[in-house]
Amino acid sequence: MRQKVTLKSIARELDVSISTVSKALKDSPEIGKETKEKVQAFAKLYNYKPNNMAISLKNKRTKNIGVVIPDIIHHFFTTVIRGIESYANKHGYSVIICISNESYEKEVFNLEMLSNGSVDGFIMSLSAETQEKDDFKHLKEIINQGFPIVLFDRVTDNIECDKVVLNDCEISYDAVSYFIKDGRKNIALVTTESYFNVSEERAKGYKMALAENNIPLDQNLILKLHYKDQDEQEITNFFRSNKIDAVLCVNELFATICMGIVQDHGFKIPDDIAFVGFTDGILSRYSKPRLTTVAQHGDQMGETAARLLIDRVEQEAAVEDASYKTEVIKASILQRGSTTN
Amino acid sequence: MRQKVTLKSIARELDVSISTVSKALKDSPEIGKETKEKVQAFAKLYNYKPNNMAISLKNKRTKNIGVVIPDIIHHFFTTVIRGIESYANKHGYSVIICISNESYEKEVFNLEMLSNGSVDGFIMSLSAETQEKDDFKHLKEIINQGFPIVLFDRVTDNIECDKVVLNDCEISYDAVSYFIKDGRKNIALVTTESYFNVSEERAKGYKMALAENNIPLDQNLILKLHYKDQDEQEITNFFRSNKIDAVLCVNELFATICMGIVQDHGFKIPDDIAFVGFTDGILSRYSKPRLTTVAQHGDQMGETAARLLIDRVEQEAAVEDASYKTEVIKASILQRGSTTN
DNA sequence: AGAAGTTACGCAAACGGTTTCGTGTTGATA
DNA sequence: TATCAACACGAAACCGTTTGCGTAACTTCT
Repeated sequence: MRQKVTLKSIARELDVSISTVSKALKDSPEIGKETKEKVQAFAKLYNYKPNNMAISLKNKRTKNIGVVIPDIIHHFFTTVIRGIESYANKHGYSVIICISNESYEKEVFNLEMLSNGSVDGFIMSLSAETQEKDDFKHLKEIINQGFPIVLFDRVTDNIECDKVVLNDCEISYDAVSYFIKDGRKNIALVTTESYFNVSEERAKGYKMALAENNIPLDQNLILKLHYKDQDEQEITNFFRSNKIDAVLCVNELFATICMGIVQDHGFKIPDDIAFVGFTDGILSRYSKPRLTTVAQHGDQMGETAARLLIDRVEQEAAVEDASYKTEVIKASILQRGSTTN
Repeated sequence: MRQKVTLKSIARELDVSISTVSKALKDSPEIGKETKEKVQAFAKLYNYKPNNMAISLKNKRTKNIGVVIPDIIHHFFTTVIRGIESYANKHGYSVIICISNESYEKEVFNLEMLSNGSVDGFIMSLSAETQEKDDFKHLKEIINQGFPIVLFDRVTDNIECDKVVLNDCEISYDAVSYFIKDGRKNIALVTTESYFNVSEERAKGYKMALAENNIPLDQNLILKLHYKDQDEQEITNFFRSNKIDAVLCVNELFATICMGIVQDHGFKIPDDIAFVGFTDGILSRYSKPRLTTVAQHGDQMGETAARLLIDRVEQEAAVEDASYKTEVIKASILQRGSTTN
């Protein structure tokens, strides 16, 4: 690493004190016009940039925010990251992204790693394993250490902090109601294990819509797939042994897979079976037919999460205001070819 | 932020000096057994973690590596990130990811932001705009400041540094040769603007295979699409006005779109037209039919890039060894339904 | 018992900044 | 001419760690 230019080196060259240089660069009124110009010109010439670590150390603020997400494969999370980055950068913060890979261990490791002074706070979405184990001591530990946390999407009631969620229940209700208005009666739900809070919310909306329309809930019409390894045979059996004319899927991947399978069995979409998925990702946009899907507005969710976190960080215990907020992002349904419009 | 436990606070509580605490925690032989145990127990009890910023400042090494990539939507980049993260974490490094969003400005901004002492080096893939402008002063600037850089995938000959690339030319040659062996003669190439080095390499392989089999190159069979906004009408016209029985696409998105369009026009895949794409992402895996594609082994590419960078960082100018390496990752073709196997 | 060697620890500088406070120099005011 | 702001700048403490070196107390040897 080449010799970096520091306040000290500038001071030496210009034969002034370090504090003078520091103040001159900040345009402090304490410093005379000539000196200021001299210093600023020199700094510019040699491309001086203050050392972040030194500033962080001094201020006890890193201007970094840590983002820990389960995966980066799902389009939804990538859009959230964009939103976070956008808001954070605009406000002078950098984003450090860590991927828990749906693993509890890795999530703990990531938190440990970042909580040594690398970040001012965290934005997180829980890993599958964490939700399954229902174990949040690592989060509590971090909060205890005084770090603000914002949870988004995959959240839990067991942790008190700011949260950003989708109106999952409501939008599922809307989707299913829409199926019903379209004259469909045998509406299936393809979801994940129930420890995912979002899946549970979506299931709730599904059930509400059925109940409200006096359609009895048929457990046979609910298919639970593993979040990582989907068993195609199981899916095939599901559609073979049930009479189904509409399907709500909790993500676009499940929807895409199911659409492929039912089409292979000669069903027409949306005439025989209609599909609605979640996440407006590339799968939805380029599947055959295009998938009607719930846009989760990840960008907006990310921006909201970043705003909540940065607000929390900046008020720096001004008011140890324990009134945590939960902001709800309103999803919208994008009509495409997999439903009759 | 709650009062953090520091060396100083431990020293105060235990009535020893700061240096004693520091040494005790490092198991230094300078410190007596009892004192060591006392300090270590206390530190453990209060969950002491050394402040990263202070260490970075002291050591002039951050143990962070900066990753600047054009996008996070493309599956390929997400796998590379995984590879980088995996290798880096294993070697005690954290990864800071920034997204240039294919923008030159943002790329410059990201480099600026991270080069203030936040990272020890960079792993990058060039943004589309940067490649289009063919302007690399920001990279040169960073290198001048003494930062090691590793470029991957989207690289340039104008910058001297370590690089990791795919054998794009070769694998394209293989793919096209395969088409030819399969009896196909009218082989199209669907690619991007030519300022993408990877597209150029792939085009080169395409042309080589044709030449070697005495198939005249027909410029009409080469379709250039914009990397962000694809004009479906243009694609439709392309396939309508040319007799085509095989298509090599430089990414999976183009392939998926094209497959959708030709199928809408009644062509059977792979019987009438065969497709090979690049990137083994979800689109390839769940398109109809499944797309035969070039697996770029992003994980491996990421690991390689991380290894090159960390090696470079750790030898810390030991030898100002200017012999930059370019490592080539061998792609492989995954046979799926879009080609006759 | 005095010299020499160990042992166990503390002091202080350094990393690169920020910021408070003190001070020498000016010019204006009484 | 003595007094006093205003101005322009420097000294030094501090953020949390690391580390070379100094040294008091205790052992050991002769």
